[in-house]
Amino acid sequence: MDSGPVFRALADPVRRSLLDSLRERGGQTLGELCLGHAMSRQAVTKHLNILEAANLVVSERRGRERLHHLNPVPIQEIADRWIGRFQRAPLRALADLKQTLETPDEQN
Amino acid sequence: MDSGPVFRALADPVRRSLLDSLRERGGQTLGELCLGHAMSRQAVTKHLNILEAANLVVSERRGRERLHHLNPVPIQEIADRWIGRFQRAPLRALADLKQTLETPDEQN
DNA sequence: TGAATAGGCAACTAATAAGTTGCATATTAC
DNA sequence: GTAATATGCAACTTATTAGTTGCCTATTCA
Repeated sequence: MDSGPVFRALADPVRRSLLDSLRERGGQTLGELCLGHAMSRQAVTKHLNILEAANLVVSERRGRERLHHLNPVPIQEIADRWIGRFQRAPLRALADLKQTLETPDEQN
Repeated sequence: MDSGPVFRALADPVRRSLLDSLRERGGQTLGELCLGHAMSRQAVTKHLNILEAANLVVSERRGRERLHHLNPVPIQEIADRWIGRFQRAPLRALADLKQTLETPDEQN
C-alpha cells in the first residue's frame, strides 16, 4: 500500500473538511456534501474522487444518489507506520519548542 | 497553530524523504541532503524552505554551511489532535476493509 | 409519460507548485 | 589575497491541481 495518495489527499483543506463532515455523519449524498462547501458540485466530486482513490472514502450507489462513508483505516495506518517513526525521533532543535508550544490551537 | 502547512509539506514524497534523512542523521548540510536526491540544489532548498515554513525542520547557519534538524513536534501534534479524531470514527464501510487489509506493504 | 432531481463526463481556464538556470555573496583553505 | 566551497536570490519554464461551465444520463415522483 502506498501512502502517497493518502498524504496528497489530506493536503487540501476542502478534503479534510469533507472527511470531517463524513466523520460526523456517514452516508451523506453528494448533494448534502455540497452544502456547506461553497463550490460547484463538480469540484466536490473531484475532491471525493481523490479521497476515494486514497481509500479514505468509500461510496455506494443507491438509486439515483450516491452515499459516502469515511474509511478511517488509511489514517490509522499512517499513524501506525509513518508517524510512529518520528515519535521517538531525537528532539535536537529545542529552540523552536517554545514557539511551537506557545501558539494557540486550531481545528483543521 | 495551523496544521495546513504541515499537511501540505507532507504531501510531497521528496519532502518526506528529506524528513526521513534528517531523522536518521540530524545536522546535515544542504549539500549532504542533495546527495541522494536527484535534483538541483535549488530544488532541495525550496523543499527545505517549505519544511521550515511548516516548522518540521529547523536550521542554523554555521560558518558557510547550514545545518538542518528535524523537528518532530508538528507531526506529534497532528497525530494527537487530528488523527485522534478519526481513531474512534465508526468503521461503517466494512466492505473495503478486505481490500485494505489484503494489500501488501510499503515504506513511504 | 413527463417534469424534477441526483449525479456523471468532458473540455476548458486559472492558480499553484516543482524544477531549472544563471548569477551573486559569504566563508574557508592554501 | 585568491581559489574553492557552500549557500542565497531571482527569473523563468513546465507540470499539476483546483475550479468552472455545459451538456448528458439515470432515477424518482406526480
